[in-house]
Amino acid sequence: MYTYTKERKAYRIWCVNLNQRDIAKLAGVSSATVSRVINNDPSVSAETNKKVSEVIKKYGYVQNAVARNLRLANTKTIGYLVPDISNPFFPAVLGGIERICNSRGYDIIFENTDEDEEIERKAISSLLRFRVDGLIAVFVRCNQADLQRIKMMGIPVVLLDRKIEYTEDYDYVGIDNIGGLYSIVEYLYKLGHRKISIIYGSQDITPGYERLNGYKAAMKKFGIAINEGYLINGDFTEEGAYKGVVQLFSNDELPTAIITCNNLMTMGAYKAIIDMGIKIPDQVSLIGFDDFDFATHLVPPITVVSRATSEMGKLAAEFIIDRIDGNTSDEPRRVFLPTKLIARGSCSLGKL
Amino acid sequence: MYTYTKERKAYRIWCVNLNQRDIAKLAGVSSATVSRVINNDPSVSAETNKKVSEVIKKYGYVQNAVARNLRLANTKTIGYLVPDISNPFFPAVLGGIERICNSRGYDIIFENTDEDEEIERKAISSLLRFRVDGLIAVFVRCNQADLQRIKMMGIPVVLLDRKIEYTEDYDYVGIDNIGGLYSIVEYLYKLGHRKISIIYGSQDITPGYERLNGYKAAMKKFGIAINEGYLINGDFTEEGAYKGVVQLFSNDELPTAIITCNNLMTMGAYKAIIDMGIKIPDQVSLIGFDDFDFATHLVPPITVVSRATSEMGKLAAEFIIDRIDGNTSDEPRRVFLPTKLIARGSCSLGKL
DNA sequence: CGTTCCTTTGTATACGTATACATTAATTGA
DNA sequence: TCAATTAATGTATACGTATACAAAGGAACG
Repeated sequence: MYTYTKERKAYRIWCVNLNQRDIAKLAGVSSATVSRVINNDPSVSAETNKKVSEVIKKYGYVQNAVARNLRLANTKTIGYLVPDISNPFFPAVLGGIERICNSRGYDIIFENTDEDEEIERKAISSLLRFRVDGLIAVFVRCNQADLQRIKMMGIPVVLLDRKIEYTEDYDYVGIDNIGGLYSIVEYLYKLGHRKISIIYGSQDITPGYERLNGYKAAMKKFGIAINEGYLINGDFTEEGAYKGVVQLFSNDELPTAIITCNNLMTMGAYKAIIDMGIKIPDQVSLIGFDDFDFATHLVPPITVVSRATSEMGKLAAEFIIDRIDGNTSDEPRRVFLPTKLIARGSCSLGKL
Repeated sequence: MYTYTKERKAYRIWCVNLNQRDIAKLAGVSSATVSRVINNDPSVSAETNKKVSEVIKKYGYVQNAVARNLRLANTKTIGYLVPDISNPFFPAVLGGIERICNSRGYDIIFENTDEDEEIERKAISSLLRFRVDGLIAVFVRCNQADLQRIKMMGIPVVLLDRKIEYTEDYDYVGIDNIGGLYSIVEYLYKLGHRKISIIYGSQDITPGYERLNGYKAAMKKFGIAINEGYLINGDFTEEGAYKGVVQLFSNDELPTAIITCNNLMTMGAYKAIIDMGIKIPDQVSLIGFDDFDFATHLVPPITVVSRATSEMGKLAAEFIIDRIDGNTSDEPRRVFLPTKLIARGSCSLGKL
């Protein structure tokens, strides 16, 4: 594999790629001058600049970012680590991240962990080896060892959506889950609902935990006793919610309203309700956390609490780039974006 | 910015990161030995291996992939270039790509072009500078200059979904659009429909072009004259399809069936039909290209032609990695996955 | 005309890695 | 017993870049 050539020594040839030395030779200048031209160094004379630029263009020279990154000790990349690409929330956030990164000259290295701790560790290792300049992460369960290592390497982290231990030490972009659930319960309460069920998600992650707790707190605030039978674990999945709703309706005491804690579960609950032949909103009201594309097209359109996903991505990207540039005080920046209740047609007056 | 220290010279310090030389010193061996341990070179003795491994672990050494990539002239990355991350098709494909890449040790650099040629050119440049080992691309309009440059650099390309000029020179993963439309028209024909309208997408890209042409070819095959008034440009968007359907129904001669050419347009058409108070499938039949989550739970459930999105990603990733490894003949591999008609409830017998 | 300063370009080098080649110690074989 | 072979490790170097420092030439100024 190690082959010497007369002019250039190569392990595996980068095909026909020219480097700055080649361009220098072709243009009759030194490689330093070529580098200066490429980096718009003002000390280069107009004449030289033109000469070199023409050679670069003529021969289609493409800068080698690998070497550049090694020399500069940065990579102009940020890592985006998500637990589940099939959840539309994450591509939506990616859209926002991408927009900011693109305008600031950063590229994105994408990692999906499939909610698996082992894969997550590998993904983090990979990102560290790559020397990403920053990391936007939705951790499954990032252990302290990994976190410590990231910190030691001086790589800034912005936590997204899910909180983890010591979240307060890091920049964070999330939403006001408690407030979101409060607005849902308030909305249902004012419509007259008292028998309010919630299909909640995994309690291991903060969105799951906070939303259920937000529900409980709001119920308490409005003086409604919590019926344990109305609390159903839907595991943040469509199937989980489907089964949960079927189970819910096998009980004697039926709820008049159902809250679902993410868009996948809203779909699952909707399907279950329709499949059981129950009418929304006449027989039961449905309200979901997270808006989704088809919510407006279902019959009836589904009332939801929405959050600004793309905005979350933009903020996270801005936070991380500010941190990379050192444009921030040491104090972690923590943002909790407000949610917004969008009333459509899936909630009706509850019987008092 | 250029600061010399006694032991190490650094431009900008990689924080506290140790390198192989540091580990070598700590373990009392040479840096070559450290490198050998890291790369599992069998020539290292068990004793040395253990000694070095312990130091690596103790000090949390993280390999620098930037330097490694420079030395090895590869990066173990592939670029994924898409025109519109907000279209659920692309994250769905990404899921498949990610799975294969993950198992084969490749990371993904993601680029979104927003259907903009200028952004696309920049994204391609960025990927080339990064020396991605391969590229999976859905080009907006990749010009020959860029394509030529990619080829010159020896970077293999797998085209996805959209074809471009000289597609036949590249590996390609797509679907059988012509066959998909044929099966739709055949299905409607056998139900007795003759007045068949199509809401088609952008003719600048092959999925738009081929689907419309597939419709025309199938219509001809079944001996149905094409009514120009039934051909509506819906621009592959929900709004476009909505307006298109409204326009369609402002004509005198109404169709008995409508074909939509992607899932967004299916939703738009559905909504328009519902909003106009027209009954599906009694007054008009609706059949869409591309399945989508809620197709089964609309009223009525929508009949569609589906394609295996995740499978497309897996195939593309396998193709590109095979190409990188040189495990393929020079002959381009071109796959057209079949589509599958899923009959639900949105098409009824047409009046003959 | 000599000194100083500025502009422009060149020379040399380090970033961290992997490995060819050199070297040493250990083992084998006749 | 000593040369030949093998095993294990060390030394030196190139990958392509950016830039500190050196150098050279010219302009400005007294």
